Amino acid sequence: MKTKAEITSQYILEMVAPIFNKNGYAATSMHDITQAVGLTKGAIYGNFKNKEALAIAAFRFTVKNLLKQISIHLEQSNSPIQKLYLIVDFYRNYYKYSQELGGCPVLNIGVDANNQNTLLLENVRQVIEKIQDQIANIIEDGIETGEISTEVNAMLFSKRLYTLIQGAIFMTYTMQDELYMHETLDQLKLIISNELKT
Amino acid sequence: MKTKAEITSQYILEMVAPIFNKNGYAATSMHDITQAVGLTKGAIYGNFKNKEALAIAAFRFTVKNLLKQISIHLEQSNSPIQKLYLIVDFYRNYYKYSQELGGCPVLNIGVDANNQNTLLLENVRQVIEKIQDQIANIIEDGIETGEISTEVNAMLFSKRLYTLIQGAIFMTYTMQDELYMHETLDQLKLIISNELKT
DNA sequence: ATTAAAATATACCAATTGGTATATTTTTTT
DNA sequence: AAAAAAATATACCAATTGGTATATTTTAAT
Repeated sequence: MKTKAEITSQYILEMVAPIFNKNGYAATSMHDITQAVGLTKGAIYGNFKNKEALAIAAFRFTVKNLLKQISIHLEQSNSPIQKLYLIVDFYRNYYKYSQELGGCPVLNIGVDANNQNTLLLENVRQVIEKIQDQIANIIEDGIETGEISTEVNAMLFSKRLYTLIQGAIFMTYTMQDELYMHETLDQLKLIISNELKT
Repeated sequence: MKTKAEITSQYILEMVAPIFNKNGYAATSMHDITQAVGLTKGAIYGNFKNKEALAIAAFRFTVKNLLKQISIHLEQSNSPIQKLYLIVDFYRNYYKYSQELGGCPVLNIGVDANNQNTLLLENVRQVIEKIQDQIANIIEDGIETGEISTEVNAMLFSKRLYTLIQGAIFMTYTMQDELYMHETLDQLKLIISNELKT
């Protein structure tokens, strides 16, 4: 059974994560947080050591859910190539989806934490590496099953793919125009079908 | 002849711009600024209305210099296609160059200002549109001179190109790994030679 | 050189910052 | 139900925040 503190901690993260994600670390005050959560500082500091620990926990919370969503989405197929298309498909709705999170956590916290918060930045890096590893694993599966050419460098392709998507996310959010995302994903589909086939 | 205030304003922007760019708006205090500039609040507020106006002026200052550098770099050729290659070439050294600016101003301020500072965000958008227009103009010149296929949608290609580059910048900075930039630029060269030729 | 004007420094302000010690309330265990 | 433990609220802290009124200094015009 979950303890009271666990439930409260979870609830705090739910309320706080989008705020940190939207405003950034420095622009989010502990007062903003108590207001959004509806609890006092006593409750917040009882559950989290300090602002930094809270921000890190909030980032991890958001990412955990995001990765879960992607994971569920990829269950629709067992074919590695199809899984890559499903990733592209997932990001079709990402602008809308990520707005509920307060924007893309990887982009927002990545830029925000750079030069500002080493621990937070380290967490962002780990997430990026994890995602890239997962995509690379899918590609390697495809190479093993013969679906994907042995000529393909899995990790390099994965990094290219993720770089493309992050560029699209930045442009889509900054210009508030989904064209950037859609065009990027259209290109990505072409790249997958042109460069991976055996 | 330049007035004292103009010289001082210029000097303040030189010292302040990298700080805002590195730390973001909220994480930069007026105290940070007076320290970096070596002047007191009286001097700062005598030359700039408030923190926001200073941040905007600093962003514009950085971007003005950046665009100038790109413009100079593109003078190396008159051929539109070659100019596109020169843009790619410019971004080969961008990681190093932009570190002196405190990072990429478009990326950093773009993400920082989103949901935080409407005026600052509007300035970022204008810069992005200006750059995209300039690239699109180069492509259209190429179409007119017959160097580039009439099938090419200049604006769309320009947006694709800039989206690719911004993605590379984000990944390069966040992962502190220039591989992302280099790989992206290599791809970009292929795209230019494959998709634009008549 | 004197004066007017412009630029900068100083000293201050109320409000907000992250954080804490302690009191109170709520849960859990017995 | 009573006692112990855990969780939350309250009231406070020193430090910092952006900004300003005014005094002083520096620059430019006469």
